[in-house]
Amino acid sequence: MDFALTLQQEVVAAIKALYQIDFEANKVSVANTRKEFVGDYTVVMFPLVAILKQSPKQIGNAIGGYLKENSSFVQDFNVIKGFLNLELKTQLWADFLENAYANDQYGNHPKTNKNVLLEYCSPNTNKPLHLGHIRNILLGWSCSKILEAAGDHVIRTQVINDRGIAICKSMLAWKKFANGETPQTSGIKSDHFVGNYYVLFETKFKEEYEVFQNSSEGIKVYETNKKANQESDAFFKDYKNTYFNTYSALGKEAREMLLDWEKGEPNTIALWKTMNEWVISGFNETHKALGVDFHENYFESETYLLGKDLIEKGLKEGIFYQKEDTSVWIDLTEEKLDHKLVLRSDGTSVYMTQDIGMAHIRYEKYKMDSLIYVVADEQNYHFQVLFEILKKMKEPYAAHLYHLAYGMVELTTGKMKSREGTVVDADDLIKEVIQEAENEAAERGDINALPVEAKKDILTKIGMAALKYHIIKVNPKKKMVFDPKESVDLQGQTGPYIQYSYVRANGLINKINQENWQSEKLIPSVLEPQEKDLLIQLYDYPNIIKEAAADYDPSVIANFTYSLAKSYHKFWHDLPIIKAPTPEKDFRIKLSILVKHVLQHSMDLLGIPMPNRM
RNA sequence: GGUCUAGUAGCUCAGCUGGAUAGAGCAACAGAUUUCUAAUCUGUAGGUCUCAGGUUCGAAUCCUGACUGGAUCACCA
Repeated sequence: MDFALTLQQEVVAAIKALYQIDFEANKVSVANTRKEFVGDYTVVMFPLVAILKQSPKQIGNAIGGYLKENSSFVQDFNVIKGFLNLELKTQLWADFLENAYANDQYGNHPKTNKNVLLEYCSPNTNKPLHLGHIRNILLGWSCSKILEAAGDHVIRTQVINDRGIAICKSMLAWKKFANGETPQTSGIKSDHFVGNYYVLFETKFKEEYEVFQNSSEGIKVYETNKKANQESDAFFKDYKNTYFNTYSALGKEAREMLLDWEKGEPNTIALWKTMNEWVISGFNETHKALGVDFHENYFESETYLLGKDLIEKGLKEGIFYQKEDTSVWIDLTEEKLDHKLVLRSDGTSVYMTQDIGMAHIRYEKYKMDSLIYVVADEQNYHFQVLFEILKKMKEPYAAHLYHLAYGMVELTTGKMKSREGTVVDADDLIKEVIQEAENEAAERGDINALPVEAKKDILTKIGMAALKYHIIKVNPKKKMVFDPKESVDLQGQTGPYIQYSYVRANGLINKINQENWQSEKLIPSVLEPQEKDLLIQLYDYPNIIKEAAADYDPSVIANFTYSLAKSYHKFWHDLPIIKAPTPEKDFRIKLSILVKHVLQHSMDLLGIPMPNRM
């Protein structure tokens, strides 16, 4: 039973009885009543005015009066302007609470038998994870949890981009300059260790490039290739890639290393394996700190040749076409996209080819009904093209592809640019928020007496809640501005604020358990607005999950949870619970039990664990 | 230039499948604790919802156009 839907039908029945008119149910707008008015649900009268030729107030009073008399749902009503506010019978809310508070599955939907494969966090193995990855990881994880709560079966996967020129740069710098140093000997977290050599490569390359710019050869290149009136600095900025691929000695060595890797040269492969293991074990530590995992990792080194056979097949079927130079393309101009290359003229594959192949092998293994990619919105075009191609190839899951495109993370000082050293490192950030939680807790002193381990557990939960909530509360589609100072805030609309409301409920429940509280099933004669506010939100929760799942949008949950926590804080402040008289006490304890469950459940969907005290 | 996307309080964000007086948090100011933990609660102040048209009983929300910002448009990944 759904209150809003039932009311919708009852309004239709009332119109029929009062005016002998059939009115379509879906044209009756039923919404939660706004807080400043009395009532639970509100029906808008305006659409009826033209049809019934009466004032909204008259219609509202007529329908409200009819429902009060005839509906088993409606206790009372009021009409303000064109709005009919309906109050449900207290018994209905009491029944809802009675069922829900004892249901430890409240919020979880029945299984759908739908298999969803979700890909998130696709790092390169040449440097550690940063803030952008954190947004990706939190979104991917949370989405998977939300879909599970909505009843789907979710397979979480990651693609690790472990080959290519970038990792060769790290490898080369290590080989030339490390003198055998390792993460173990240096005591540096292993992914940072590899990242440092990537930076070192860039530094050495920059030095080399500067020498070139001042050499006679460099000056000659500038004079011959510059655009009109182009300054030397501007020219060489643009020329950097070309320099890397032509004159640069380091560039040449790195490219040779890539060729060696492709040939399978044993020493290169051995070094590549070692450095990738370092990076990946570092990633795993960060994933653990963030509380996320994957069912399967795909390594680009094992998948980058995939898809060629599918292109050949599609070529025969006429999905693709071949140019004179033997390169293979697809024409997507009818889909307003363009022509897109899928195989180079030398027969090698591109990124798109690989993605086509990977989607295919995933289907062979998992038979997923739906495939979701959590990737930044800079790749929107790529995924549009990929999805069109998969549709044309008639892949079975092609109708249920989704690119969860999230906006880039910017800093208050501007964009993050690895080259300019303005990237916020994931591990540093995690350390920082936990430290901030510790500072704050030390000042308060509430948990000072706890054993070290228990304290550490709580502080980690608080710090991570601050960081995660700050990121996940923003609508994924929008780019976000990240202010480190705000991310460690523990007051206001934050993760710790929500945790604290949970801790309050938890403390209360511990206390009544010690008193051996037993449910009395008595119903208060009147529900306070603070109680109603909680009930309406709690009642809504399963729908909120459906909505978040349908939109792939964790921020829906984040906003809901904050609102619930806020209402509980107010409830706590305004009304006695344990000290209330019997029917109220009983009711408010059950309310607290359900609030506690829903807070915990919804925060779990965001990947945020709750502390028992703080 | 083509395509996509965003613009709401000083700042960070909700609200966008059209409904009541556009909401939170932060920052500022003023208050509340003999009480189930004040990481809380209450109040004050802060708005041309970028602009101009249109549709509608009703527009922050839908449509059109402009302005501003972002992304993308490689035989890169």
